[in-house]
Amino acid sequence: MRLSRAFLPTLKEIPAEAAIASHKLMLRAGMIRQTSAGIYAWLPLGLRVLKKVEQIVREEQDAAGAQEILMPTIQSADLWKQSGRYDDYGKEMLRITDRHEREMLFGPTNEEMVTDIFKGYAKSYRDLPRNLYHIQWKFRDEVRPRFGVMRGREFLMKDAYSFDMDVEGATRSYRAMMLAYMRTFQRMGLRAVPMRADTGPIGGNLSHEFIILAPTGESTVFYDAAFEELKLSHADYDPEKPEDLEKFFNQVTGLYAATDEMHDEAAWAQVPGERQREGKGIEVGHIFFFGTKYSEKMGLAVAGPDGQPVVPQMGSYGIGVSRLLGAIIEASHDEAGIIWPDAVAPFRTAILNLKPGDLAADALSEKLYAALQGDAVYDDRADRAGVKFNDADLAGYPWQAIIGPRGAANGIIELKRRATGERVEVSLEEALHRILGA
RNA sequence: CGGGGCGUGGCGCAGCCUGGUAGCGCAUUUGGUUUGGGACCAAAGGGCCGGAGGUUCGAAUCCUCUCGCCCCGACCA
Repeated sequence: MRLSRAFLPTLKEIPAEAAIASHKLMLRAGMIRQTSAGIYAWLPLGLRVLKKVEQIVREEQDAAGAQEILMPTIQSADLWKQSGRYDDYGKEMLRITDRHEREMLFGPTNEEMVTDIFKGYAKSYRDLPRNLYHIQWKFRDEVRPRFGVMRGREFLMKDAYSFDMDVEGATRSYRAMMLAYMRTFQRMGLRAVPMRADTGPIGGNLSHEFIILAPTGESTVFYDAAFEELKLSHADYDPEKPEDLEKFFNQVTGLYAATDEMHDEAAWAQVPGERQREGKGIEVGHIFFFGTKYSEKMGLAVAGPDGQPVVPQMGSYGIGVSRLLGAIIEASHDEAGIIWPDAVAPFRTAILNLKPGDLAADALSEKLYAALQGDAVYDDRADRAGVKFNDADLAGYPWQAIIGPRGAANGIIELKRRATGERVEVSLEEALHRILGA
């Protein structure tokens, strides 16, 4: 993308409405624009990151055997009356009346709907197990939205729902999701710690929340340093193998991790001192096993091998996709701006042509831009160098290829790594090698 | 939902107390000089002062109501 033609409005001044780093930076970098309290429009740069995060989530869900569907944002109140949650959910739920005076709502979650859909087709134990997920906008009418996309009212969420014949099967589904979650966050360059959690209004008796370690997080967490070394390659753990899942689950849940309100000093003392870590965290995911709570209420049952009806065991698994952007920035930024992990960066490289119009600088910039095949922003604006440096630092592209008349005359590109500030002077070939090889 | 605060050009703010032709910085446009870390000079454009009532000769300013947004707390992917 050429910045001379891009819709990428960066702000020099900090918008008064933002209180935390990620919110300020997303506004300043031109990623989002607030349209109402807790509701945001996504601008080109923000949308690119959102889609990258979404895609990583999708790939790991698919790899775990879940199947993607897409359910609507608007639901009928009838479904929620069946489960009893229409009254329970309270004012958090945005209720809508259509022209025929029918009660509708903007979905805050989809347990009822997915159970109802599944019920229409699953008739036999052969139709289980299944895991269905979708990535869709949700709306929860928070009393007090804040922190930008970290706690918006409208937010993009991945929610998966598993259906199993028995508790044993449901346990495997639960563990497969936990593994997928750890891989998902790992791929985004994040350090995630699963913690046993309250089940809240969704209900059930087994639940973990996933906390991203970030210095500016809301809650204090205590965890075993072993989480920092966890390697979760597909080679080590195959989600298709129950024994692998069990090994993984035991390993992860065997390690100490707790938020401050669940902190247990006695258990904490068992963790060797050199492995004790204390930090701040942001919740980005939550998984629940809740048994037959919804399958029963929604009348879902399939025929077992003996012909007798069986009510499936269910779980649900959420990831706050849009919230993750805020969490990533909270975990990875500095005074100058965002520092995107490579996997989710809107563009891998920013090409800073310090003097558009200079023949050598133009030629070298164009050559590099073409070679990077779209995964680069090309700052060809007629601005001063400082503006380009600051904008590139702010938007947080992992690499900056700085091209000025001096170096360009000799075919030299100054390559800067955003995360470390390290700069090297290299040839075009070497620059490509470093950028694409990383 | 309780408590507090703020709405004035795209952004950040002053003006309000003590009513009298709406201002500053940034951004934008034009011209010139600049050109490796958010340049300088000159000129220009851009405002139903959140909205509705009221008081007054006169309201951004005072009064009433209303809408929006932010912050602290309780709740949450």
